[in-house]
Amino acid sequence: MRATQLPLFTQKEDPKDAQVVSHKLLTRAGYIKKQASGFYVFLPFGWMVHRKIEEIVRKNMNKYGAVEVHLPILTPAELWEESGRWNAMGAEMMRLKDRHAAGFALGPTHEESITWLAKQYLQSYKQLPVNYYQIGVKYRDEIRPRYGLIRCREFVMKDAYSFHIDEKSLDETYQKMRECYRDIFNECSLETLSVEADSGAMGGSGSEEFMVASAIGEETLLLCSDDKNCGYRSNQEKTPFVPAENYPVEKNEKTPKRKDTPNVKTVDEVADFFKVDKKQFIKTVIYENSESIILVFIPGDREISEVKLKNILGVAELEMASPEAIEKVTSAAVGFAGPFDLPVKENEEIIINKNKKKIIFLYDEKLKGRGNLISGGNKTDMHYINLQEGRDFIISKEFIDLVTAQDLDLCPKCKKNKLKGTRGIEVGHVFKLGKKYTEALNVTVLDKLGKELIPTMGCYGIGVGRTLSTIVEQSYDDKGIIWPESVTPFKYYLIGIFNNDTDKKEIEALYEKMIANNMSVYFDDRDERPGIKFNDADLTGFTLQIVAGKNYIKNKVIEIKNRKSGEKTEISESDFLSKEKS
RNA sequence: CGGGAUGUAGCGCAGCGGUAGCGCACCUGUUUUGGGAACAGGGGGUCGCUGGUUCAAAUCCAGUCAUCCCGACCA
Repeated sequence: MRATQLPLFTQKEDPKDAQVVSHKLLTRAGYIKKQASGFYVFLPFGWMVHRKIEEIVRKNMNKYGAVEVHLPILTPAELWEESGRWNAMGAEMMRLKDRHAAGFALGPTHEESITWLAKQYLQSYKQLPVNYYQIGVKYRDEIRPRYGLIRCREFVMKDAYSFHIDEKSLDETYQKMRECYRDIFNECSLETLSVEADSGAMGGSGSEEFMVASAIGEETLLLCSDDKNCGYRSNQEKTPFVPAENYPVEKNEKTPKRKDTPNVKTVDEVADFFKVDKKQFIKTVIYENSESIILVFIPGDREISEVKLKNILGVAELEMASPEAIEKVTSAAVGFAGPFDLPVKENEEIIINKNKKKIIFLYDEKLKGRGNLISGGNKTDMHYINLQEGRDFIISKEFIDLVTAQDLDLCPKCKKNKLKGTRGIEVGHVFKLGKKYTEALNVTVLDKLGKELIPTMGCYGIGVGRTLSTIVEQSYDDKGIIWPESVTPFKYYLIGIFNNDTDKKEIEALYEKMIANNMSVYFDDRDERPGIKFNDADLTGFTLQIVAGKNYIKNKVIEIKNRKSGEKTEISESDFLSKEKS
């Protein structure tokens, strides 16, 4: 391809709305262009890279036995209603109506769709296992799109869904997909970390994310500092909390006492007021959903993990309780709740805004057996001191972990070494879905004995655009992008240096020979000064640059520059053409 | 959804009551040509949109839309 056919869209200045390197460089080098918040045009080079990544994904998926299909992007509401996700997906799902007022959603994911398909065709155990995948557009109305392609509202995802007769079969495919993903990211020259993850709103068990370590990552990962022997890695959402120092178990004789604490609300203020460690405080956080009001009690020095909380409750949606609800449940203003002397009892039903809601208490296990605790007084501007677990409040459910683990906590696997925190961008996810969707949509197959059974599912996703931009995040310099050969738009950027038509014709002949040789080459045949071409070649970042100038005209010698190493080699045209012949 | 900021030429910005500008990019010509050329000439904007104030609005006021940042769970 020639520059005069496929023009460059490079620019010198960073777009003002870009924050991260990949967004800036991909825009400056003319790969992508934002059309609206979270929506991007892929320009010719950008689409070439995108297609190459898709091909790598497709090749490997096929290699590992998956089969490609295409599902409609616009999905009917009934499917979502059957799975219960029409409501559960919330505002993230983009919805619309057709002319008959029938509801549709622009698919944010396709579990329902594929399960529907499975129901149409799967009847016998002989057809299983099967792994369907597609590479298609997804829509998610993100609260805040950002970082260019890393978090946008329309994006291409490879999503695969497997169906199995039993756990064993599911695990086999799951392990294959993990290998497949490793192959895919290796082929893209993308360094990834795989971490244990939560399976989130999708439900299910067994879940691993493929992460690219990056300061701009939106996920926090916790890794065991002994990577060699232990090697534990997980998403912070999922990491069990093992404190480096145990919380003191003690008994106090003194009885609870209410103290005046005007304007002392936050844990820090309370700890300061009573001159005690934050660990001695019971933090009370009150949540609410359509059925219940949930009072959560955890040690004052830590944060609640909403993911763990949702999993324990088995719900997808949870909100902080409204001030009205809090006042009703604690008879105090927001900020003074505690487990002792509450006006409500566990499992009691109360009416809030005409809705009946059940009261649920959840205590973190780290409060078990502890004394000399302080909590809110369930009265505005008051706190209780001298609280004792087992006497003033009782933890009946054992081993509930509600705390977010963090940097420097103990590794939950080896329980010897400390965890180390790092940020990551999720580019792939594999997980065991279970029977949630096959049950909801009533999918059954007959087993060997002619008995009906519900297949279990696995689910495997890769964000293509996100993979593309994380490659750039990992591979650039102050001049521009540096593409690995596997995804570069063209392998060679041919810089023609000429100042008359005769010389230009010579270089054109070189280009024609390369094309005849089946080489992937982009010929910068513009009538521009050399400096412009060198800079555009660096910015666009094709793997190898070929300079054909005076030395070529005179001696038929070309110069090859490796974009990554900067290394230059000179080689005669004939050697080059014969050596590089594909 | 709450707080903040910004909308002026393709891109990046200045102007902030009285003729709409600069740099880059673009077009023409001449000289140049191995790391973003010089000179000369030229094209391009209902100043986000709507309404108001004023003799006069890019500029002041109100509303609205869009974009970006921070937060939206740690009481």
